Amino acid sequence: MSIQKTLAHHIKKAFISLYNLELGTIEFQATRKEFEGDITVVIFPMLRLIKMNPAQLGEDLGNYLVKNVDEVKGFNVVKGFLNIVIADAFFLNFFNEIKEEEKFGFVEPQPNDKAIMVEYSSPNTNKPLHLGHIRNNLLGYSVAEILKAAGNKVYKTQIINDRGIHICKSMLAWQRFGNGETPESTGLKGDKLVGNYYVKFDQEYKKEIQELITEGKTEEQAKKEASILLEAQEMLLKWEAGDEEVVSLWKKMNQWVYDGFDITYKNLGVDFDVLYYESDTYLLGKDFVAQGLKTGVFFKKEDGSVWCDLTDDGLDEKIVLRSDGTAVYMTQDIGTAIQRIKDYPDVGGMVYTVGNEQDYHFKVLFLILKKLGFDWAKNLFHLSYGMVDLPSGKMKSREGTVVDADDLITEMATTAKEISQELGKLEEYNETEKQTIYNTIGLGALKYFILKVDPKKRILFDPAASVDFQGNTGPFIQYTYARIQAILRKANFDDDVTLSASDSYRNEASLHPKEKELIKQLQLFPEVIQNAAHNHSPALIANYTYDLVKGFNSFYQSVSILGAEKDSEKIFRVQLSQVVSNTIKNALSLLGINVPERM
RNA sequence: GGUCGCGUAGCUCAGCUGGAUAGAGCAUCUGCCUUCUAAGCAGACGGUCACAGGUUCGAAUCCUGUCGCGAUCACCA
Repeated sequence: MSIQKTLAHHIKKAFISLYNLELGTIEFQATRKEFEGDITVVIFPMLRLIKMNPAQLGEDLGNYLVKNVDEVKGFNVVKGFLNIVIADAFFLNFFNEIKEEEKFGFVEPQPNDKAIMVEYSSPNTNKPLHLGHIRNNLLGYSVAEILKAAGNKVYKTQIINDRGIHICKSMLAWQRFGNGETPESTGLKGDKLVGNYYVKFDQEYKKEIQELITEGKTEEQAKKEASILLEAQEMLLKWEAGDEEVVSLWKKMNQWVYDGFDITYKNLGVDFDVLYYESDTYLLGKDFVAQGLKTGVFFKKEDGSVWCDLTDDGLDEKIVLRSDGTAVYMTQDIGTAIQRIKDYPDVGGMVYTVGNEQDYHFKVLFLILKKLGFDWAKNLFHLSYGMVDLPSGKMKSREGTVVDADDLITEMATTAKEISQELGKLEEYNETEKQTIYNTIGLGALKYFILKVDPKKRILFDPAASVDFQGNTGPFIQYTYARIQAILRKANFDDDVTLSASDSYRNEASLHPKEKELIKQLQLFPEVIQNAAHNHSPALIANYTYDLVKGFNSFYQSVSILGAEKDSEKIFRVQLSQVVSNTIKNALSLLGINVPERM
C-alpha cells in the first residue's frame, strides 16, 4: 500500500476517534525542501468541518500518527501544513519490492478490457514527410506507448490519403516530364521522387497561368482553364472510373511513396499495427447518413444536400452529403470510425493525432457519432497539437520552405557526431558502432525536444540552433544512463561484489538524504504514467525523467558509489543506480527514445 | 466579426485535480576534472505569472472582461 493511502486511512481514523467526524478527501503534497519531512498534509481544507486553530489541529493529528502508525517517525507543523517524517525503513522496503521489477510502473492489460485505437501520421502520398509529420508521429507513437504502459491494449493505425487530385498532379507531371524515371534509375527515395513531380506540376501550372494571363485572360479564368489542371482533374475521374492505365500508374507511384515512407518510419522508430487507405474508405459513411436521415439526426435541404444541425450544441450546421449525393470529408470520417469498430470489436475508444487546425472538424465528428447513438463515441479523443513553425515563418511545401524529415534526422546525427568528436568520446569504437550511437543521440535530441513541450503549444523550431545537447535534453538523459552503465560494468568486473547477495541492502535502515530523495522520485513513476495516459501527454513523462536524472546526478556527485565505505552501502548504491537506470530506460521507451550503453 | 487555443525570467519550457518564499535549462558570472564518463555538479544573477476585476483562509492555476499571437468558420481534404 502506498504511503499516501496508509496515511489517509489513519488520518480518517484519527478524525473519528478525536472529533467524531467523517473526513472526505485529504490533500497530500511532497514536503518542500526547506522543511523537515517527507510528505505534507494540508490542514486548511479540514477547517471547513471543524472550527479550530490549524496549528493545533496539525499538532493533534501529528501526535496521533506518531503513536499509531509505524511508518511515521516524526512531524512538525508550519502554519496549516503538517509535515510528516517517514521512517527510512518504509523507503527501503519499497525499494526492495521494486528492485527486481524490470518494468516497474508498467501495467499489463486486462484481457477483457476494451482496446484503444491510436491514429497518427496519416500522410498524403504526393510528397515526403516533413517536420510537422515528425511532431505528429512522435506524439502519436508516444501516446500509444504510454497508454499501453498504463494497462491498455492499443492498436496503432494510420489512414493513408492515397487518392485525390494531389496524387493525380504528381502522376500527370511524371507522365509528361518523367522520361520513365524510377527510384532505382535516379537513386532517389520514392517519396522524394514523387514529391519532386508534385512540385514540377505546380511550376508548370503557374507557367501556364502566366501564359494565359498574357493572352488576356483574368487570373481567375487562367487558374481554372490551365490545361494541365484540367488534365489532372480528368485523370481523377478516370481513376474513379477504374481506368486500367491510370490505376496501374497510381499503384506504381504510390508503392514508391510507401517504400520511401517505410524508411522514414524505420529511422524515426515508429510503427503501425493496422493500415487504412482512403481509396478503400472514401465511399464509406453514406449508409449511415441515410440511416441518420431516417432517425432525424440529419435533415435534407431543398437542393438535396444533407446536413446536421448542431446549433443546439453551440455549433453551426454541418454538411454531410453534397447535393449531388457525393461524400465529403466528414462523411468519410464517420464511415471510417464505424468501420474500425467493426474490424476490431474490442476497440472501445480512439485517439486521433491531428493538428489543431482541425479542432472544429473533430468536435463535430465526435458529436455526430454520439448523436448517431454509438456508445464508444464518448471515448473519442482528438490529440490536437500546435504547428511547428520555423524562424522564417510557416512551412510551405510549394515554396520549398519545408524541413524534410529525412534531412532533419540526418542533420541531428551529424550534430551529435560533431559534438562527440569535440568532446573526444567514443574513440574505442569502430565507424559503424559510432554511427549507430550518433543516430541514437541525434534522434534522442530531436524526440525529446519535441515531446517535452505541451502538445497544444506551438513549437518554434530553429533547425540550426534550437536542439541543444546540454541541460533539459534527450542527450543529457541518455548520457546519465550511459554513465550508470559504466558503474554497473565496473561493479561487476572490478569488484567481487555479488549483486544478488541476500543482505544487499542496509539493515541499519538509515538512508543518505540523496538516496532517500531518489527512492521518493522512483515512487512517483507509476502515478506519472497513469497521469500521462489520462492527459495524453508525453511531456509529463519527459519532465519526470528529467527530474529523476537530475536527482541521480546530484546523488552521483555527492556520494561515493563504488568506493562506499561499507559493502552493504556499496551494494545498495549500485542496486539503486540499477533501478534508476531501468526506470530511465523504461520512461524513455515511452517517448520512443533509445539509450546507448556508452557515450 | 463568431468559436477554439495560447500568453510564466533576455531565450526555450515545467508548474498535476487552487496551497508554503513561482521552478528548470540556455545565455551571463563564480567555484569544482590525479579519485565511479565534466554532454556533469554546486552557486550567483534574472519574475507586476499579458492586463483589470471577481470567487476564498489562500489564485500562475477557477470565473468574467480587455489586449496580443495563432488556428478555424467551404457542397476542400
